[in-house]
Amino acid sequence: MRTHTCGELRSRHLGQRVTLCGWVDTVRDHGGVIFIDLRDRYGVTQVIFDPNDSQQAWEDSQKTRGEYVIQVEGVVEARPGEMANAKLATGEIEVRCDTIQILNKSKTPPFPLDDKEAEKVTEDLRLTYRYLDLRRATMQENLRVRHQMSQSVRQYLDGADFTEVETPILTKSTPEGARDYLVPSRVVPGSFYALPQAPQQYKQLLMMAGVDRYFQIARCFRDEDLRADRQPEFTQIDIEMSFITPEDVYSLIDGLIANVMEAVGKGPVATPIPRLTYKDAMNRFGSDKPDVRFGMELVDVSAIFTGTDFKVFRQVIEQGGVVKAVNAKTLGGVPIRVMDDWTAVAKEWGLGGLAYIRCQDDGEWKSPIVKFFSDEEKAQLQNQLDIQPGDLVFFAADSRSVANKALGHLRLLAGDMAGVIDHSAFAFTWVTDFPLFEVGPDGKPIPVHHPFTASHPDDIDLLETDPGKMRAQAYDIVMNGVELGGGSIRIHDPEVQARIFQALRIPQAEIEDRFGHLIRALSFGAPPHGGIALGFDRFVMMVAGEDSIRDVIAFPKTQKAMDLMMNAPATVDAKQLRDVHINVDLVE
RNA sequence: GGGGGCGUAGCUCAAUUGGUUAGAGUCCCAGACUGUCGAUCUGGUUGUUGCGGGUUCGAGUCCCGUCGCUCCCGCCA
Repeated sequence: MRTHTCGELRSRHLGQRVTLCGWVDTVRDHGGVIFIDLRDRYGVTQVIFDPNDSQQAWEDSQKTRGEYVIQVEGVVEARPGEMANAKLATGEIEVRCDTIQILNKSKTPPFPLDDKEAEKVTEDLRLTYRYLDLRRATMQENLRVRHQMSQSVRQYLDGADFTEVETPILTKSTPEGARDYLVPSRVVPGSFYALPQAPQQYKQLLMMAGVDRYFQIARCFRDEDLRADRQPEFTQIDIEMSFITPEDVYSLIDGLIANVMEAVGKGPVATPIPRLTYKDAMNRFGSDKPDVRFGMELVDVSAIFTGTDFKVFRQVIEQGGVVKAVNAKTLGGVPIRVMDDWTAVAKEWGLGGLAYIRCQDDGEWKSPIVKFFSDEEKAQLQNQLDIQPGDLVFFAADSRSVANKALGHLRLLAGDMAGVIDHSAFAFTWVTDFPLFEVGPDGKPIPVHHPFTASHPDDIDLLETDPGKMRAQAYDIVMNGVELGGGSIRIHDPEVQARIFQALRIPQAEIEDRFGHLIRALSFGAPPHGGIALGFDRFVMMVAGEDSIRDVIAFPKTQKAMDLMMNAPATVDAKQLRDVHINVDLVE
């Protein structure tokens, strides 16, 4: 139907007779000559109708409206001198048309499809008419970026000798972890499949099957509440390898990321990607997903204040807590109102309050607390935090974990306000040596990652004595302060796996029921193995510069997990329910 | 489950302490115009103020409930 797309004509096509198809983007009717911007996913080309060329085509062109689908035929011409449009890739030419066919009319769209206007439109309207929203250039571009990234992942992993294997979507519920999406069985009344939260057990079983290097761009399902970076169905780059150490994972993923970023024109990425231990990440950045695009690191100033006259600090230290501080460079002039907001944030994260010093341009410290500091303490603070005129220093005095967490959040606010975050930068970091367990209030260990994670080889005998101290062979990859993915070396010894389940206080019968197949598989010569999964939607989101993964998913769900376009979920026929042996009884 | 924000014309928004007939831009419709590219000019149409109830002489505005969208906490092994 067409000889060219709307994005490809240039001066080298001058004089050629061409046929274009596309959507009417805008019409500019001058009474005589009519200009139409014709759009397809490749670009926009100006086509022109003149009554002197064809009375009929000119008249028909007047009938077009926005989003009409047309086919036009004409000759590529140079635009006269100053009429060239530098904003368009095709701006040096136009197509003088003598033929037009209206292939389809369009109702007036419910919202403007112009990129700048559409971004202000309420999102539910965009989602209801998603097929219109996707016509926009930025959405088209996002779909392209996503495609390029998945292609690049496949090409890279294929080159590294990986086999792509599909795993079941209808599988078994695993009560740990997130809530499952359930699918009733027709042939086994009263039984349910679960949609996979991740292909975790399948990929380990593939290692036991001798696949050696597996990957999948896998859809995963978790029935939990949504966020800007969380959907109930999402996509992971899922990877598993045999006979490896964490180093093998790091170097593989370093290469994968560098390759993908290069493929979308966001490279180069310096490799190896730097590493932080979990402990350092928490102590220096107050987060297990540190944003390393800027400094403002947390500094432990407890030593300065041991035995201080300032009661608040002294008591915390005496009780085994810490005093930590952040120098938010250049923010000394922030209004009190901001500090009130930040104090509220600090309280949300568990601090009693937020102490701070605003160092004025003349060097004077304005602060409700410095009057309690000795000259010696002030001098040491100045020295350790490098306090200069115009700086803002804020403090957290609490247990190490609360202080870290709270300052970690405040650090991000400060970095944002100071404008020191380079939003065009992509900063990756590995976080390594995660703890294996958190210890619950009842002393019960809870896996930080999942119960198949191998401990550090030196730590296994702490399992029965001090599980909270055990280090895992687990790692996360972090991008601009967002957790991009994580993984671990898995347990391949069935006896160790059984010991872990026991430590988790899972009853024997339950272990057999839920994990019997896995322990059995381990007992038939399971190779040492491990892997990682990367959140593909988040990765694309950040590369595309979007704030929500909904903008890089073709048909996303709302916060209530609804598809506004298809109107899903929905009720079904009574017969369908009978087939799957479901009796709906809505409770209050 | 909890906290915040939003909901007025197709779209984006305005509407004073609760006060007359709810406005603007844009879109849309009609007309004019032969070089525009956010075309321009003239004229015109468009309202269950999300929905339901209440207070009041009078509610877009206040109160209660409810629905939807969104951000966050919880949750997400």
